[in-house]
Amino acid sequence: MTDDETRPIRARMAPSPTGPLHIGTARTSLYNYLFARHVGGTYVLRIEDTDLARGTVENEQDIIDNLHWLGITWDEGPQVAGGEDIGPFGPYRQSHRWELYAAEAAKLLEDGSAYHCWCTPEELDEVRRQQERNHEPPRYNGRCLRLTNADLAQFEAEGRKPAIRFRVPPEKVTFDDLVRGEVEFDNALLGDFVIVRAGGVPLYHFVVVVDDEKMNITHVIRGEDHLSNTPKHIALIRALGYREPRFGHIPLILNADRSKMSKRKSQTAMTAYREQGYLPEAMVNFLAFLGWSPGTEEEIFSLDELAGRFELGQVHKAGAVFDQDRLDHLNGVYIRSLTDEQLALRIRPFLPDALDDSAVLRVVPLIKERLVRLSDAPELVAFLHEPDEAVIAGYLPEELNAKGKSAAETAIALDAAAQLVQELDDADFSADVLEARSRAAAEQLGWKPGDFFKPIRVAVTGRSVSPPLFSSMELLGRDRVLARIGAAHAKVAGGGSLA
RNA sequence: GCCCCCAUCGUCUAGAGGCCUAGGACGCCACCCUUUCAAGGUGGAGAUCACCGGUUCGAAUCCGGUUGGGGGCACCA
Repeated sequence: MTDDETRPIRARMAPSPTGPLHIGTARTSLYNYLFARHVGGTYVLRIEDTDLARGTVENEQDIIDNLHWLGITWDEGPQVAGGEDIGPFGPYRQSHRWELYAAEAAKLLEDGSAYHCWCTPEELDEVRRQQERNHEPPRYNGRCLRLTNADLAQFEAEGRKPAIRFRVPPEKVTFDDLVRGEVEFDNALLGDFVIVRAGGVPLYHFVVVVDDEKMNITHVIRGEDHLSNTPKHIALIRALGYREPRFGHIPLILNADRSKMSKRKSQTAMTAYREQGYLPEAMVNFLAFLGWSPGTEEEIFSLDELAGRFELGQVHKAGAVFDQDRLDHLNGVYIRSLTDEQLALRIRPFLPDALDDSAVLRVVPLIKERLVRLSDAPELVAFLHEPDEAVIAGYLPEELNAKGKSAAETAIALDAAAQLVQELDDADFSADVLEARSRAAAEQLGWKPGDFFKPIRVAVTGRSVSPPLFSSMELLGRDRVLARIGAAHAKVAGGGSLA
């Protein structure tokens, strides 16, 4: 009945495909993964798809893809949605294990640990409402425990199908939680709960217990929201004569208002973060520190380093707010740690085809330290591939003016800029030369360099905030720079021509 | 309502009786660097360690209570 400590360690993650991979599920999966890898145990993926109404294969695909994206791998389980299972304890999808659950439920029925319940959802609702009115705890009233043969005959005549309800032994249950220590519950306060629906579909509390036993799971690490479900599971484990695994309940990830992180108040789908250009390394690092720390002041860790350091004993008990500012910061750190070649590869999918691979590689150094997310890249490089007309149409004439400068003065500056560009042949058209000439021109004009660069920046990139100006000009090429400066001049001078 | 869990700067956290006049990071504010924005550098504000009692020569650290927050009580997972 109790866990024999000599069993080889096996941990698992058990996502439900009722939605795409949730941040919280990802973090729980990560902790399980880190735990299993740290102790050299086996890591299992089991798909909890008993909710036929809400589960989809698309979600299963999303979960598997995003787990892989994070770099999390498992030793047993489906590697691809709908694909072959790997491992000796399969199938690893609950929807493929129904005979097993039926057999286990039959055992419970046989020895009286469970019984048929003929109550309809409407009847149960009514009872619950009644209990609420009387300020009683909302739990099953045990009606079907005391059925007469006549009742039974009538239900059958009505064509009702029974659910199977587990008879919870009214006893105190204690367990030693891996993160919280000794926890005690009184199961006398629990109502008997349904383990198999009318119609034969088994429910979560039951299948999770059956599968953890049959898959030889020794360590159940899950969110704190399951803490008060654990005594139910232990009661089931005992009734079925199973071995009791160790339980560890990790703190919840919270919305800004400290409630359990939800779709309603936060972005919870991992895919969304991925699409916004968060790096999996940053996400993993960030998630790991939501409820755990190595006990030092170090904070940048790869997945492998995390696995080397991770201890369940260092996991916190209190929930942690998901702080996107911190994620953003970490993402920037990871982006900047990439080589230009690596970053070019990662950014490629975020950029339009109009930019070829070599152009991407050339802009990367200009935007690297300006990126928070990869999806920031298109805006930063837009000046490169946007048609000149679009760039020119993108700003108002007065945006060209440096602070305190009039349109007339701006026209003069633009004029000087056009001239200096014209004087350069293609071979000389480099950032260094451009900068030297521009500074000289500014001095000649008696302008501060920054003031002189402002109209050029807007003219050339269409924006007052851009990557470094002269490198941008070099990338753009002499002709396009000239065209854009000319157009800007026309705009500010109301159609007047360049000198 | 009942049961359970939790409680260090706004946020993530260090801290496992004296090293703490509580450290780091994010964010915020200044300044420096600087062609914009970033990045980087330096500095700053920010926590009577929820509160109240106890134990102790000594408590953020141990104990009790209070308050506050969260989670769970489905024929969802």
